[in-house]
Amino acid sequence: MARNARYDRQIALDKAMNLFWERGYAGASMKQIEQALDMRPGSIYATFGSKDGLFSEALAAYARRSGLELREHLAGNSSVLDGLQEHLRCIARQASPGGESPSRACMVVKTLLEASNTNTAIANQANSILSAIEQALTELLEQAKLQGELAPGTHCARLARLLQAQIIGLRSFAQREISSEQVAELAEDMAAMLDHYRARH
Amino acid sequence: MARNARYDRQIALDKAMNLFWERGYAGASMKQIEQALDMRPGSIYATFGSKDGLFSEALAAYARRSGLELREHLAGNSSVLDGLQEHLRCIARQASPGGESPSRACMVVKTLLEASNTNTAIANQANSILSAIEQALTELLEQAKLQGELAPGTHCARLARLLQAQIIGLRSFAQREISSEQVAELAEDMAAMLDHYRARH
DNA sequence: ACTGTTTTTGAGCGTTCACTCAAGTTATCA
DNA sequence: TGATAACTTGAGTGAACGCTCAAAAACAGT
Repeated sequence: MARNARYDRQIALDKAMNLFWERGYAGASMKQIEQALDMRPGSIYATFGSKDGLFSEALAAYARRSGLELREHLAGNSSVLDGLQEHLRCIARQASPGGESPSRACMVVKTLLEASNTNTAIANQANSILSAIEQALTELLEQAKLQGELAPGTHCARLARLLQAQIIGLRSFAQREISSEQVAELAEDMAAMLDHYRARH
Repeated sequence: MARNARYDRQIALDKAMNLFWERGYAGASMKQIEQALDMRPGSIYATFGSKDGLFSEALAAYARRSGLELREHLAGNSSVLDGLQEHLRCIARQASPGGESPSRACMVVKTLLEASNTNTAIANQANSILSAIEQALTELLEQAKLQGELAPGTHCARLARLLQAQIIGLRSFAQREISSEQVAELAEDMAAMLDHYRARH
Protein backbone atom coordinates (compact mmCIF):
# COMPACT_ATOMS: atom_id res chain seq x y z
CA MET A 1 0.00 0.00 0.00
CA ALA A 2 2.84 2.37 0.65
CA ARG A 3 6.46 3.20 0.32
CA ASN A 4 9.23 1.86 2.57
CA ALA A 5 11.68 4.14 4.34
CA ARG A 6 14.91 4.66 2.45
CA TYR A 7 16.92 4.76 5.67
CA ASP A 8 17.80 2.11 8.21
CA ARG A 9 16.89 3.54 11.57
CA GLN A 10 19.73 1.79 13.38
CA ILE A 11 22.34 2.92 10.88
CA ALA A 12 21.12 6.51 11.07
CA LEU A 13 21.16 6.33 14.84
CA ASP A 14 24.72 5.05 14.77
CA LYS A 15 25.85 7.93 12.59
CA ALA A 16 24.10 10.41 14.87
CA MET A 17 25.73 8.80 17.88
CA ASN A 18 29.18 9.22 16.35
CA LEU A 19 28.57 12.88 15.54
CA PHE A 20 27.15 13.70 18.98
CA TRP A 21 29.92 11.75 20.67
CA GLU A 22 32.50 13.75 18.76
CA ARG A 23 30.99 17.23 18.99
CA GLY A 24 28.58 17.11 21.92
CA TYR A 25 24.93 18.10 21.94
CA ALA A 26 25.27 21.83 21.30
CA GLY A 27 28.32 21.37 19.08
CA ALA A 28 26.45 19.28 16.53
CA SER A 29 24.14 21.44 14.44
CA MET A 30 21.14 20.10 12.54
CA LYS A 31 22.93 20.97 9.29
CA GLN A 32 25.82 18.71 10.29
CA ILE A 33 23.41 16.01 11.37
CA GLU A 34 21.59 16.22 8.02
CA GLN A 35 24.90 15.75 6.25
CA ALA A 36 26.08 12.91 8.50
CA LEU A 37 22.82 10.97 8.17
CA ASP A 38 22.28 11.95 4.52
CA MET A 39 18.74 12.83 5.47
CA ARG A 40 16.74 16.01 4.96
CA PRO A 41 15.22 17.78 8.00
CA GLY A 42 11.70 16.52 7.29
CA SER A 43 12.80 12.89 7.39
CA ILE A 44 14.83 13.39 10.52
CA TYR A 45 11.96 15.03 12.38
CA ALA A 46 9.47 12.45 11.12
CA THR A 47 11.73 9.68 12.41
CA PHE A 48 13.13 11.08 15.66
CA GLY A 49 10.80 13.95 16.60
CA SER A 50 13.38 16.54 17.61
CA LYS A 51 17.08 17.11 18.12
CA ASP A 52 16.55 16.21 21.77
CA GLY A 53 14.78 13.01 20.80
CA LEU A 54 17.53 12.04 18.38
CA PHE A 55 20.20 12.77 20.95
CA SER A 56 18.39 10.79 23.59
CA GLU A 57 18.16 7.74 21.34
CA ALA A 58 21.80 8.16 20.30
CA LEU A 59 22.89 8.28 23.94
CA ALA A 60 20.85 5.18 24.72
CA ALA A 61 22.47 3.40 21.77
CA TYR A 62 25.89 4.41 23.07
CA ALA A 63 25.08 3.02 26.53
CA ARG A 64 23.89 -0.25 25.00
CA ARG A 65 27.08 -0.51 22.97
CA SER A 66 29.25 0.17 26.02
CA GLY A 67 27.43 -2.43 28.06
CA LEU A 68 28.03 -5.03 25.37
CA GLU A 69 31.72 -4.18 25.31
CA LEU A 70 32.12 -4.65 29.04
CA ARG A 71 30.32 -7.99 28.92
CA GLU A 72 32.62 -9.13 26.11
CA HIS A 73 35.73 -8.32 28.12
CA LEU A 74 34.31 -10.16 31.09
CA ALA A 75 33.37 -13.18 29.04
CA GLY A 76 36.99 -13.51 27.88
CA ASN A 77 38.18 -14.02 31.46
CA SER A 78 37.05 -16.61 33.97
CA SER A 79 37.96 -14.21 36.78
CA VAL A 80 35.84 -11.10 37.26
CA LEU A 81 38.75 -8.99 38.47
CA ASP A 82 40.94 -10.10 35.57
CA GLY A 83 38.11 -9.12 33.24
CA LEU A 84 37.80 -5.69 34.82
CA GLN A 85 41.55 -5.14 34.55
CA GLU A 86 41.41 -6.22 30.92
CA HIS A 87 38.55 -3.76 30.46
CA LEU A 88 40.71 -0.92 31.81
CA ARG A 89 43.52 -1.82 29.42
CA CYS A 90 41.13 -2.04 26.52
CA ILE A 91 39.69 1.39 27.31
CA ALA A 92 43.25 2.72 27.27
CA ARG A 93 43.85 1.15 23.87
CA GLN A 94 40.68 2.66 22.43
CA ALA A 95 41.27 6.01 24.08
CA SER A 96 44.75 6.36 22.63
CA PRO A 97 45.48 9.14 20.14
CA GLY A 98 45.09 8.04 16.54
CA GLY A 99 42.20 5.74 17.35
CA GLU A 100 39.12 5.75 15.15
CA SER A 101 36.75 6.67 17.98
CA PRO A 102 34.85 9.93 17.52
CA SER A 103 36.16 11.00 20.92
CA ARG A 104 38.52 9.52 23.49
CA ALA A 105 36.28 10.60 26.36
CA CYS A 106 33.08 8.81 27.30
CA MET A 107 29.95 10.20 25.65
CA VAL A 108 27.88 9.76 28.81
CA VAL A 109 30.33 11.80 30.87
CA LYS A 110 30.62 14.45 28.17
CA THR A 111 26.83 14.64 28.19
CA LEU A 112 26.62 14.80 31.99
CA LEU A 113 29.09 17.68 32.16
CA GLU A 114 27.58 19.55 29.24
CA ALA A 115 23.91 19.15 30.16
CA SER A 116 23.95 19.34 33.96
CA ASN A 117 22.97 22.99 34.25
CA THR A 118 21.42 23.54 30.83
CA ASN A 119 19.26 20.56 29.84
CA THR A 120 17.57 18.73 32.69
CA ALA A 121 16.06 15.90 30.66
CA ILE A 122 19.34 14.93 29.03
CA ALA A 123 21.28 15.30 32.28
CA ASN A 124 18.78 12.98 33.97
CA GLN A 125 19.30 10.40 31.26
CA ALA A 126 23.08 10.54 31.68
CA ASN A 127 22.59 10.20 35.44
CA SER A 128 20.41 7.15 34.97
CA ILE A 129 22.93 5.47 32.71
CA LEU A 130 25.78 6.02 35.15
CA SER A 131 23.61 4.80 37.97
CA ALA A 132 22.82 1.61 36.05
CA ILE A 133 26.50 1.03 35.32
CA GLU A 134 27.32 1.50 39.01
CA GLN A 135 24.64 -1.04 39.86
CA ALA A 136 25.98 -3.53 37.33
CA LEU A 137 29.53 -3.12 38.62
CA THR A 138 28.31 -3.63 42.18
CA GLU A 139 26.61 -6.90 41.27
CA LEU A 140 29.69 -8.01 39.40
CA LEU A 141 31.89 -7.34 42.42
CA GLU A 142 29.45 -9.10 44.74
CA GLN A 143 29.77 -12.09 42.49
CA ALA A 144 33.58 -11.83 42.64
CA LYS A 145 33.38 -11.69 46.43
CA LEU A 146 31.26 -14.83 46.53
CA GLN A 147 33.81 -16.58 44.33
CA GLY A 148 36.58 -15.64 46.74
CA GLU A 149 38.36 -13.23 44.42
CA LEU A 150 37.75 -10.22 46.60
CA ALA A 151 38.68 -9.82 50.24
CA PRO A 152 35.67 -10.88 52.35
CA GLY A 153 35.21 -7.50 53.98
CA THR A 154 35.05 -5.58 50.71
CA HIS A 155 32.31 -2.96 50.45
CA CYS A 156 31.29 -3.76 46.88
CA ALA A 157 29.04 -0.75 46.19
CA ARG A 158 31.80 1.54 47.37
CA LEU A 159 34.43 -0.22 45.28
CA ALA A 160 32.08 -0.04 42.28
CA ARG A 161 31.89 3.73 42.65
CA LEU A 162 35.67 3.93 42.94
CA LEU A 163 36.01 1.83 39.82
CA GLN A 164 33.55 4.00 37.93
CA ALA A 165 35.44 7.12 38.99
CA GLN A 166 38.66 5.48 37.75
CA ILE A 167 37.15 4.78 34.35
CA ILE A 168 35.73 8.29 34.11
CA GLY A 169 39.10 9.71 35.08
CA LEU A 170 40.99 7.50 32.64
CA ARG A 171 38.83 8.36 29.66
CA SER A 172 38.62 12.07 30.44
CA PHE A 173 42.37 12.21 31.04
CA ALA A 174 42.88 10.52 27.67
CA GLN A 175 41.11 13.43 26.02
CA ARG A 176 44.25 15.45 26.74
CA GLU A 177 46.94 15.69 24.09
CA ILE A 178 48.99 12.89 25.52
CA SER A 179 50.89 9.87 24.24
CA SER A 180 49.20 6.49 24.04
CA GLU A 181 52.02 5.07 26.15
CA GLN A 182 51.17 7.35 29.04
CA VAL A 183 47.50 6.43 28.78
CA ALA A 184 48.46 2.75 28.87
CA GLU A 185 50.62 3.35 31.96
CA LEU A 186 47.73 5.10 33.64
CA ALA A 187 45.41 2.17 32.94
CA GLU A 188 48.07 -0.18 34.31
CA ASP A 189 48.34 1.81 37.54
CA MET A 190 44.56 1.70 37.92
CA ALA A 191 44.53 -2.04 37.29
CA ALA A 192 47.24 -2.43 39.94
CA MET A 193 45.04 -0.57 42.36
CA LEU A 194 42.34 -3.19 41.88
CA ASP A 195 44.83 -5.83 43.00
CA HIS A 196 44.84 -4.34 46.49
CA TYR A 197 41.24 -5.45 46.87
CA ARG A 198 41.94 -9.09 45.97
CA ALA A 199 41.60 -11.78 48.60
CA ARG A 200 44.94 -12.85 50.06
CA HIS A 201 45.92 -16.47 49.59
CA MET B 1 40.61 64.34 31.25
CA ALA B 2 38.16 61.47 30.98
CA ARG B 3 35.73 59.12 32.56
CA ASN B 4 36.69 56.06 34.62
CA ALA B 5 35.27 52.62 33.95
CA ARG B 6 32.22 51.79 36.03
CA TYR B 7 33.20 48.12 36.31
CA ASP B 8 35.99 46.34 38.11
CA ARG B 9 37.61 44.06 35.57
CA GLN B 10 38.44 41.35 38.11
CA ILE B 11 34.95 41.30 39.55
CA ALA B 12 33.40 41.07 36.10
CA LEU B 13 35.80 38.29 35.22
CA ASP B 14 34.84 36.42 38.36
CA LYS B 15 31.16 36.63 37.51
CA ALA B 16 31.84 35.44 33.97
CA MET B 17 33.90 32.57 35.34
CA ASN B 18 31.03 31.45 37.55
CA LEU B 19 28.54 31.55 34.68
CA PHE B 20 30.82 29.69 32.27
CA TRP B 21 31.74 27.17 34.95
CA GLU B 22 28.06 26.50 35.56
CA ARG B 23 26.76 26.42 32.00
CA GLY B 24 29.80 25.80 29.80
CA TYR B 25 30.96 27.83 26.83
CA ALA B 26 28.08 27.22 24.44
CA GLY B 27 25.54 27.04 27.25
CA ALA B 28 26.19 30.61 28.37
CA SER B 29 24.69 33.09 25.90
CA MET B 30 25.82 36.69 25.58
CA LYS B 31 22.42 37.78 26.90
CA GLN B 32 23.01 35.79 30.08
CA ILE B 33 26.53 37.15 30.33
CA GLU B 34 25.25 40.71 29.97
CA GLN B 35 22.84 40.06 32.82
CA ALA B 36 25.42 38.34 35.06
CA LEU B 37 28.01 41.09 34.60
CA ASP B 38 25.42 43.90 34.55
CA MET B 39 27.19 45.19 31.45
CA ARG B 40 25.84 46.05 28.01
CA PRO B 41 27.35 44.33 24.94
CA GLY B 42 29.42 47.34 23.91
CA SER B 43 31.21 47.47 27.25
CA ILE B 44 31.84 43.75 27.28
CA TYR B 45 33.33 43.79 23.79
CA ALA B 46 35.39 46.89 24.54
CA THR B 47 36.81 45.18 27.61
CA PHE B 48 37.24 41.57 26.55
CA GLY B 49 37.16 41.61 22.76
CA SER B 50 34.89 38.65 22.11
CA LYS B 51 33.04 35.82 23.80
CA ASP B 52 36.09 33.66 23.14
CA GLY B 53 38.37 36.25 24.72
CA LEU B 54 36.17 36.57 27.77
CA PHE B 55 35.97 32.80 28.16
CA SER B 56 39.71 32.46 27.81
CA GLU B 57 40.36 35.00 30.55
CA ALA B 58 37.70 33.40 32.75
CA LEU B 59 39.31 29.99 32.31
CA ALA B 60 42.72 31.43 33.16
CA ALA B 61 41.24 33.04 36.28
CA TYR B 62 39.75 29.68 37.26
CA ALA B 63 43.11 27.96 36.85
CA ARG B 64 44.81 30.62 38.96
CA ARG B 65 42.19 30.20 41.68
CA SER B 66 42.56 26.40 41.65
CA GLY B 67 46.32 26.66 41.92
CA LEU B 68 46.02 28.90 44.95
CA GLU B 69 43.65 26.43 46.60
CA LEU B 70 46.04 23.54 46.16
CA ARG B 71 48.92 25.57 47.58
CA GLU B 72 46.81 26.46 50.59
CA HIS B 73 46.03 22.84 51.33
CA LEU B 74 49.68 21.98 51.01
CA ALA B 75 50.78 24.82 53.26
CA GLY B 76 48.52 23.47 56.03
CA ASN B 77 50.44 20.19 56.15
CA SER B 78 54.14 19.65 56.71
CA SER B 79 53.95 16.43 54.69
CA VAL B 80 53.32 16.66 50.96
CA LEU B 81 51.33 13.43 50.84
CA ASP B 82 49.19 14.48 53.79
CA GLY B 83 48.54 17.73 51.98
CA LEU B 84 47.49 15.95 48.82
CA GLN B 85 45.16 13.67 50.76
CA GLU B 86 43.69 16.71 52.48
CA HIS B 87 43.27 18.25 49.05
CA LEU B 88 41.25 15.22 47.87
CA ARG B 89 38.99 15.45 50.91
CA CYS B 90 38.52 19.15 50.42
CA ILE B 91 37.55 18.64 46.79
CA ALA B 92 34.97 16.12 47.97
CA ARG B 93 33.57 18.64 50.44
CA GLN B 94 33.30 21.33 47.78
CA ALA B 95 31.91 18.94 45.20
CA SER B 96 29.13 17.73 47.45
CA PRO B 97 25.52 18.46 46.53
CA GLY B 98 24.18 21.64 48.10
CA GLY B 99 27.52 23.41 47.83
CA GLU B 100 27.69 26.94 46.55
CA SER B 101 29.97 26.11 43.63
CA PRO B 102 28.54 26.87 40.17
CA SER B 103 29.32 23.28 39.24
CA ARG B 104 30.68 20.25 41.06
CA ALA B 105 32.85 19.26 38.10
CA CYS B 106 36.10 20.99 37.21
CA MET B 107 35.73 23.84 34.75
CA VAL B 108 38.94 22.89 32.93
CA VAL B 109 37.74 19.34 32.34
CA LYS B 110 34.29 20.54 31.31
CA THR B 111 36.02 22.83 28.83
CA LEU B 112 38.34 20.12 27.55
CA LEU B 113 35.45 17.75 26.87
CA GLU B 114 33.22 20.42 25.35
CA ALA B 115 35.82 22.12 23.15
CA SER B 116 38.00 19.23 22.00
CA ASN B 117 36.38 18.75 18.61
CA THR B 118 34.70 22.13 18.19
CA ASN B 119 37.00 24.93 19.35
CA THR B 120 40.70 24.32 18.90
CA ALA B 121 41.97 27.45 20.64
CA ILE B 122 39.99 26.84 23.80
CA ALA B 123 40.80 23.13 23.82
CA ASN B 124 44.49 23.99 23.56
CA GLN B 125 44.19 26.30 26.53
CA ALA B 126 42.53 23.58 28.62
CA ASN B 127 45.28 21.19 27.55
CA SER B 128 47.97 23.62 28.61
CA ILE B 129 46.42 24.14 32.01
CA LEU B 130 46.16 20.41 32.67
CA SER B 131 49.71 19.97 31.48
CA ALA B 132 50.92 22.65 33.88
CA ILE B 133 49.05 21.02 36.76
CA GLU B 134 50.61 17.67 35.90
CA GLN B 135 54.02 19.33 35.92
CA ALA B 136 53.38 20.97 39.28
CA LEU B 137 52.20 17.68 40.80
CA THR B 138 55.28 15.93 39.45
CA GLU B 139 57.60 18.45 41.08
CA LEU B 140 55.65 18.18 44.31
CA LEU B 141 56.01 14.40 44.33
CA GLU B 142 59.73 14.63 43.50
CA GLN B 143 60.06 16.81 46.55
CA ALA B 144 58.17 14.26 48.63
CA LYS B 145 60.48 11.54 47.38
CA LEU B 146 63.54 13.56 48.39
CA GLN B 147 62.04 14.00 51.84
CA GLY B 148 61.58 10.26 52.16
CA GLU B 149 57.80 10.29 52.11
CA LEU B 150 57.53 8.34 48.88
CA ALA B 151 59.06 4.95 48.16
CA PRO B 152 62.48 5.54 46.53
CA GLY B 153 61.56 3.77 43.29
CA THR B 154 58.44 5.85 42.66
CA HIS B 155 57.96 7.12 39.10
CA CYS B 156 56.79 10.60 40.07
CA ALA B 157 55.59 11.80 36.67
CA ARG B 158 53.53 8.65 36.31
CA LEU B 159 52.08 8.98 39.80
CA ALA B 160 51.28 12.62 39.06
CA ARG B 161 49.23 11.57 36.04
CA LEU B 162 47.46 8.95 38.13
CA LEU B 163 46.70 11.55 40.76
CA GLN B 164 45.37 13.96 38.16
CA ALA B 165 43.16 11.25 36.71
CA GLN B 166 41.86 10.55 40.24
CA ILE B 167 40.96 14.18 40.76
CA ILE B 168 39.30 14.41 37.36
CA GLY B 169 37.37 11.22 38.11
CA LEU B 170 36.36 12.38 41.57
CA ARG B 171 35.04 15.73 40.43
CA SER B 172 33.29 14.40 37.34
CA PHE B 173 31.76 11.59 39.35
CA ALA B 174 30.51 14.17 41.85
CA GLN B 175 28.53 15.80 39.07
CA ARG B 176 26.17 12.81 39.30
CA GLU B 177 23.10 13.04 41.50
CA ILE B 178 24.75 11.38 44.43
CA SER B 179 24.94 11.86 48.19
CA SER B 180 27.75 13.89 49.72
CA GLU B 181 28.56 10.90 51.91
CA GLN B 182 29.30 8.74 48.89
CA VAL B 183 31.51 11.46 47.40
CA ALA B 184 33.40 11.66 50.69
CA GLU B 185 33.86 7.88 50.73
CA LEU B 186 35.20 8.03 47.19
CA ALA B 187 37.73 10.69 48.15
CA GLU B 188 38.74 8.58 51.13
CA ASP B 189 39.35 5.55 48.93
CA MET B 190 41.47 7.65 46.61
CA ALA B 191 43.44 9.03 49.54
CA ALA B 192 43.99 5.47 50.75
CA MET B 193 45.37 4.59 47.34
CA LEU B 194 48.04 7.25 47.78
CA ASP B 195 49.15 5.51 50.96
CA HIS B 196 50.35 2.57 48.89
CA TYR B 197 53.02 4.81 47.40
CA ARG B 198 54.40 5.90 50.77
CA ALA B 199 57.87 4.81 51.83
CA ARG B 200 57.81 1.87 54.27
CA HIS B 201 59.33 2.48 57.68
C1' DA C 1 31.09 75.95 34.05
C1' DC C 2 33.14 74.50 30.01
C1' DT C 3 35.81 71.37 27.25
C1' DG C 4 37.75 67.07 25.93
C1' DT C 5 38.05 62.35 26.37
C1' DT C 6 36.37 57.96 27.59
C1' DT C 7 32.79 54.91 28.68
C1' DT C 8 28.09 53.35 28.39
C1' DT C 9 24.14 52.43 25.92
C1' DG C 10 20.79 49.58 23.21
C1' DA C 11 18.64 49.24 18.79
C1' DG C 12 19.69 46.50 15.35
C1' DC C 13 23.07 44.13 12.11
C1' DG C 14 23.78 39.62 9.43
C1' DT C 15 24.03 34.85 10.50
C1' DT C 16 22.79 30.62 12.19
C1' DC C 17 19.76 28.03 14.99
C1' DA C 18 16.07 24.21 15.38
C1' DC C 19 12.22 23.22 12.99
C1' DT C 20 7.81 23.10 9.53
C1' DC C 21 4.98 21.87 5.71
C1' DA C 22 3.13 21.89 1.06
C1' DA C 23 4.54 19.79 -2.91
C1' DG C 24 6.87 16.12 -5.21
C1' DT C 25 8.33 11.29 -5.42
C1' DT C 26 8.18 6.35 -4.98
C1' DA C 27 7.03 1.79 -3.56
C1' DT C 28 3.05 -1.25 -2.82
C1' DC C 29 -1.17 -3.55 -3.83
C1' DA C 30 -5.43 -4.19 -6.34
C1' DT D 1 -1.14 0.04 -14.61
C1' DG D 2 -3.51 3.18 -11.84
C1' DA D 3 -4.76 4.39 -7.16
C1' DT D 4 -3.17 5.05 -2.76
C1' DA D 5 -0.56 5.72 1.10
C1' DA D 6 3.91 6.70 2.99
C1' DC D 7 8.20 8.87 2.58
C1' DT D 8 11.39 12.59 0.86
C1' DT D 9 12.37 17.12 -0.27
C1' DG D 10 14.19 21.90 0.56
C1' DA D 11 12.75 26.56 0.66
C1' DG D 12 11.42 29.06 4.26
C1' DT D 13 9.70 30.09 9.36
C1' DG D 14 10.53 32.90 13.66
C1' DA D 15 13.75 33.08 17.24
C1' DA D 16 18.19 33.37 19.16
C1' DC D 17 22.92 33.82 18.22
C1' DG D 18 27.40 36.83 18.61
C1' DC D 19 28.50 41.25 17.69
C1' DT D 20 28.64 46.54 15.99
C1' DC D 21 28.45 51.43 16.20
C1' DA D 22 26.49 56.06 16.35
C1' DA D 23 24.74 58.67 19.84
C1' DA D 24 24.20 59.84 24.76
C1' DA D 25 26.18 60.21 29.26
C1' DA D 26 29.64 60.99 32.72
C1' DC D 27 33.82 62.13 34.65
C1' DA D 28 38.64 64.75 34.89
C1' DG D 29 41.26 68.78 34.20
C1' DT D 30 41.25 73.70 33.18
